Amino acid sequence: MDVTTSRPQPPTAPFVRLFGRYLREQGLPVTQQRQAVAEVVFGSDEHLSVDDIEGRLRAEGDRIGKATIYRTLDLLVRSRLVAEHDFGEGFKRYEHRLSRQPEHEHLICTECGAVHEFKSREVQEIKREMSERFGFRTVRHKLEMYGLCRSCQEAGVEPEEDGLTCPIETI
Amino acid sequence: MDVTTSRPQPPTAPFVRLFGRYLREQGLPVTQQRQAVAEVVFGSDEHLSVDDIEGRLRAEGDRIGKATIYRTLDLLVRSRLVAEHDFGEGFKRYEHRLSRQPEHEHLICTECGAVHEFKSREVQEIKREMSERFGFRTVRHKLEMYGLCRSCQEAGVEPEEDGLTCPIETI
DNA sequence: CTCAGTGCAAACCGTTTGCAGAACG
DNA sequence: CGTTCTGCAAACGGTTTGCACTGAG
Repeated sequence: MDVTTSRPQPPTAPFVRLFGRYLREQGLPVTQQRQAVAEVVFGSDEHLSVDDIEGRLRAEGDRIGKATIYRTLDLLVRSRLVAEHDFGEGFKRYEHRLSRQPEHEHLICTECGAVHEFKSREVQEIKREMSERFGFRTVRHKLEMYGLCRSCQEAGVEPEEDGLTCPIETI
Repeated sequence: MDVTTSRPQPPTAPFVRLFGRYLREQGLPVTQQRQAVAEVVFGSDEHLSVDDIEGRLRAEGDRIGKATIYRTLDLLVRSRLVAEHDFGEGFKRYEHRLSRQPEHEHLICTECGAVHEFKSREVQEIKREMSERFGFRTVRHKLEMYGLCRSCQEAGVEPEEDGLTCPIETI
C-alpha cells in the first residue's frame, strides 16, 4: 500500500506511535497485531463495532483473532486514546479521541443508525450543580439523545408510539 | 401477609391495576404472574435487576421463572409504566415511573453503586438546540453522571487514574 | 531465551426462544 | 374450548478465558 498517495484522513502513524509509547510505558510488547488494530481505529472517524474492525483488518489482508481485537481495544481504552460506547445495540462501539474534540455527546438516529457528535456546555454546568447540591464528584458522564435525524424525518418516518392510553405526565 | 398494616410506600395495588388495564387494552391476559412481578416493581423505588425481582418474589413465596419475569418486564416497559436502564454493569435495571418525577437523570456512584436521581432543565434546552441546529427530533435521551458520591469521598476513595503520561486535552 | 501475546475453541452470562402442559377469558 | 401464558431447558450472541504455540525484547 502506497503511503504517499492521498488519504482521506490525516495520517494515522503518529497516533499508532502514541499507542506504542503507552505500551512501552506499561512495559508491554508493541506487537504487529496491536499496531494493526490501532491503525484501523485511528484511521476511521466512525463508531466502530468489533465486527467492523475485524472486517477492515481482513480487507487489508490481516487475519487477527477476535480475542486479540478485544484485548487490544481494552488497552486502547485504558490508554485513554479510544472511547468505548454502548448505544444499546447489544454490542459496544469504539471511537478514537485524537484530532477532534475529545469530549462530546452523541445524537443517535434510531431509524438509520447515524451518529452525530455535538458539544454541550450545559454538561459542565450540570457537573458543577451536582457537586454543589449533592457533593457528587463526577468522573465521567454519558449524554445521548435518541430520535430521528433530519433525513429520516424528511423521508416520512414517524416516531412510534405505545403505552397506556392514559399517558403518564412527562417532563 | 396483613395488607392493613403500615407500609413504607404508597399502596401498589392501583398501579398494578393500571398495568392490568394496559394488558386488557392490548387484549392480553392478566395473569397472576404478571401481577406479582408488577407488584414487586411498583413496590420498590430502587433500580431493580432481574435477580433482585426474582429474589423478592421468592421471598414472598412466589416461584416465577426468569423467562416470565423478562417477558413481563418487556410488557411493563412497553406500557411506559416502567423504565429500563443499563448502567454498564452487564445487566439491565428497572424502575417504575409512577408517583415521582417520571423524567429524571441519574447520578451513579462507581464505588458503592448508589443511584441518585435528579431533574435537569438543561436537557430540555439541549433538545431544543439539537432541533434548531441539526433538525434532530429527540424522542428519548440518556444522561448519566458517573463518579463518587459524597460518602465514598468522605471514606477516602479516590477516582483511579490511568492513560498515557502525556494526557489528551480534556474540555 | 524468557515472558507475554496470539489464536482457537470453549466457557461465560444475561437474555431469548421452543415447546409441552397450565390458565385466562 | 381455543388462545395465550408459563416453566423448563436449550439456544443465542457478544465478550472473556484457558491453553498450547508464536513472537517481541
